[in-house]
Amino acid sequence: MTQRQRPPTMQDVAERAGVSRALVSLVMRDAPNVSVARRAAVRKAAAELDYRPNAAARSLAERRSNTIGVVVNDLHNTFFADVIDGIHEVAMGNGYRLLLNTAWRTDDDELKAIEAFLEYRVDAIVVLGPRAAGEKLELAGSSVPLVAVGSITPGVDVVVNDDERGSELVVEYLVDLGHRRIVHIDGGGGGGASRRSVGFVNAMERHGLDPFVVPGDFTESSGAAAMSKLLKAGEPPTAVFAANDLAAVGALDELTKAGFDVPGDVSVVGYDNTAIAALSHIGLTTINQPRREMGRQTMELALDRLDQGRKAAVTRVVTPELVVRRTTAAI
Amino acid sequence: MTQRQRPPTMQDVAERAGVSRALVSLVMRDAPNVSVARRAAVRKAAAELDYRPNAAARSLAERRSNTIGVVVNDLHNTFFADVIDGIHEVAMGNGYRLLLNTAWRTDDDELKAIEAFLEYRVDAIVVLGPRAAGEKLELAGSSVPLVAVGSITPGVDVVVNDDERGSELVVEYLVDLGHRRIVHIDGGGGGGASRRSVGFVNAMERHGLDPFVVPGDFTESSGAAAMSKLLKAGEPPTAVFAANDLAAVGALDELTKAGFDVPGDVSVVGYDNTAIAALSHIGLTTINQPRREMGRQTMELALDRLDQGRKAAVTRVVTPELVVRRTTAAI
DNA sequence: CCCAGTTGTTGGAGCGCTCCAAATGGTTTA
DNA sequence: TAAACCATTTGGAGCGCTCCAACAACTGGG
Repeated sequence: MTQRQRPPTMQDVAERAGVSRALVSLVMRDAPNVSVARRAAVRKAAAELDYRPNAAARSLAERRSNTIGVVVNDLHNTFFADVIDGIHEVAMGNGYRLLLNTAWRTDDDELKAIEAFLEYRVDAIVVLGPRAAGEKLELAGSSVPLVAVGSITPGVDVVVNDDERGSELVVEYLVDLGHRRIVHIDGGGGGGASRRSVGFVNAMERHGLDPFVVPGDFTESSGAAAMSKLLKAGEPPTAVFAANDLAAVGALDELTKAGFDVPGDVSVVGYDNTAIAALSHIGLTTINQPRREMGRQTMELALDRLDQGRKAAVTRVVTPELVVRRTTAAI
Repeated sequence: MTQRQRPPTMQDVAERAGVSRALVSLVMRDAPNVSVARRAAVRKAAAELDYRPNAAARSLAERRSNTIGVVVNDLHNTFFADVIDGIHEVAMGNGYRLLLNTAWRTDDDELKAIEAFLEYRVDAIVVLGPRAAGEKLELAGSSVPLVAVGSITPGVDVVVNDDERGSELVVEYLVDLGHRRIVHIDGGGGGGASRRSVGFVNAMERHGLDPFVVPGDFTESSGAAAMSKLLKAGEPPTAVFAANDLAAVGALDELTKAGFDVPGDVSVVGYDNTAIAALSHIGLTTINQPRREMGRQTMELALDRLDQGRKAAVTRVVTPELVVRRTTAAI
């Protein structure tokens, strides 16, 4: 078993460059007031030794890590990839680096991931699609800025899209196309599901239409099941609005199988504008959330607490927009 | 601007519990030979103070971080989510925690992410879908165990599926179905693309068939473009094997638009068994890579270097399998 | 009843870095 | 020519933890 050699330290660089440890520290941090000659000598020595500052020692001494911890609840959900791009953009611009941690769709994992970040003493924590109860997050948020994205979580900073407005956009669009019998397949207890449902009901009633909602749970199979039940129940709706794209695809599939033409006979709309919706083979009309922008705002909220010392929890609501593709048509 | 209060340290816990700092350390690490009474007293004090060990201080003192750094090249690609599950499973079982970092599909980001992990002094690094040149990775791998997943990278440990075998499975299956005119839409320079192509050519020749390959690049649009060109060129193939699922869906779409029935007129096969392939609306026949297993093996390679001190680079090849869905049929 | 052997507990050194007060040395000013 | 000033440089004291040698308090055997 070979002994892995100890990585070089600041001391090693200092000796090789013939200066003090403190001077090396100054150079590594690009501090001013270091003579050009010394700076060059230190850089040279560092390069020759392949020196790399020890992040642990640095955080310990600085008493801050300059990193933001991001808890990604579901790596399979690409929704968050764009959000992370936005977070990354702003974080980098402010001298922070990102560290991610996954949770496997359970409260417990999520809290464990947060716990790990607290041990690392990250400067702020972002939870994408939180599952854990608000109080738990709020507790964690008491020792470090914490922002939740995608689900409204009391007691902490939140960034979400306006689900009610999204549903409203869908209803208005469908009504404009002449649809009257519109059904909503809801998302059960999933994030934002209830607000999408409420938005649907309100918008329908505002138009004097009957808001028919059938249960679902954000999965393809639930969308298919709901559609199948709907078709069996007699006179089918002329438009179906599913709580997310996956359920919409399930419904779409069921309609096709039953011999209906989409959008000729029935229009179908989803929510989230995932990659699936964009597949030209599917071309699903859906609602887009400005994910990257959500990421930016998330980071802004964190920076706001970090730099301005804001204490009160804030909620930022971004505006969704309709993306028309090929599963919707006038009646 | 409110002053965030300093988190409690081991010293604080020690004072509150009326013991020494060292004893608290022993309790936190679940060391044996600590009396039941003291252990309880320390745990109580720690809980009351909401004490959390400082990971930076710990890594510094232990001279190891007990964490594995995972570089995820493309968060949008869910392929790696399952791999990470496998890595996580083995890592947890061996007392390591995971930390992720994203790279945005460029060499530079990837190397920066690796660099960051080196500064954190992670115990091992895993690169999912490496882009950077082998020498660079090899260099990084000289100071810490490094495993590459998905692309063959000289000089470092690698876990990949047997792409040639995967292509062979496809050809054999299609030939068994009676197909003779089979076209491969390749993946350009993407990971594994060339081996898939080679496997296709070899298998076709073994069957005495003419291996026709058209260029592509792993995207939906390239699949559509290739298919469109193929259709214009006259007598269409009876089967199309695309280098990945996305390209296969592009081809599928183009065929449908052109009025061909899939699988009645033409069979289509993809590669990777992504979530898209599994959508019942698509039901793409494809090749599955045992992703979770790949994750496990990845971690095993890392542990092998960590615990056994292995130095020579090793490549682990896992076996792909055919997943038959509804885009293929006998001719 | 003493010494060896256990089991439990402790202070101190040290991990690699930053920060600070103080030292250095060259220049300018009175 | 001495004093005052400036830009640089430096040693030392931590940051919060682990590890180790040493110590304390018991136990049991001869």
